[in-house]
Amino acid sequence: MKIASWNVNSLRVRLPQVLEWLLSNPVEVLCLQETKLVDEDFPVAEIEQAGYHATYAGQKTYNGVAILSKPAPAEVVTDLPDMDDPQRRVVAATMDGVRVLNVYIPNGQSVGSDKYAYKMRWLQALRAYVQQQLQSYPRLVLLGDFNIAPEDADVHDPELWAGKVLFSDPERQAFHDLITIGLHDTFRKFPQPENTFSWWDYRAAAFRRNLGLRIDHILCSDALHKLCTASAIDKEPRKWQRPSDHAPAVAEFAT
DNA sequence: ATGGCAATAGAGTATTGA
Repeated sequence: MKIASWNVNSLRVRLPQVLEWLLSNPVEVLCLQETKLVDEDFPVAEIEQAGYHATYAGQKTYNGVAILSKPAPAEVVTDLPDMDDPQRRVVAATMDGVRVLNVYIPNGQSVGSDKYAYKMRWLQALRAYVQQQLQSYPRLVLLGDFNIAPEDADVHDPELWAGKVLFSDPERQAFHDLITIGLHDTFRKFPQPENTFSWWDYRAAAFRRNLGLRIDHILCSDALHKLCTASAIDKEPRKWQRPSDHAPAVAEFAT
């Protein structure tokens, strides 16, 4: 089973690119973030035409997540149990015995801001939820836009980013706390090219200069980690006309 | 030191992202 994650920064704008990408990357499951669409506007027909079920939780202007899957989704959840949150940042479903938790973790804006406090609260609620879900689903994937670069190797200039949002110690600790409950970063199971990132600022020709961060992740449980045969980031769509600022991450499991 | 780009809402410019 191939599972991918892609922050598309508006599905309205990026739908043609999603369909194009799926043609050459026919993954079983594609998780999207920042769809920025209310549910009534979700392009169900186009997605079904491409051979995928669509499971989504959207809102106006901001956030919004979706799971596109060839297998039918079951046991759909769109909220963290401990978080009374109007922002649509979670969609979970089970496909072929694999529990998939697709998350768009808050950005945090700047260290010390209200949005940063919200991000840290959100991460705590997520950890509790994942811990609970692991009891029921030994085959679990937690993936999405984490808005956290966990290690120095995930940042083009760790000194420049030290202490800044996306790379501050509390955020990195929260990422590590997710790992310690029994998850693995699939990307690090395999040798990777140096300076591999998943996000590049639109400004200052950041992509051309490869000034990026790796903030989009595919984590999985012990049972799936043993079955993980590949994990990579596909930079190709970032080179296309009018791209998302994020590139897709893809992992393969021998399920 | 700051803004730089893009998307959205909505009608000039503010907000958010990361």
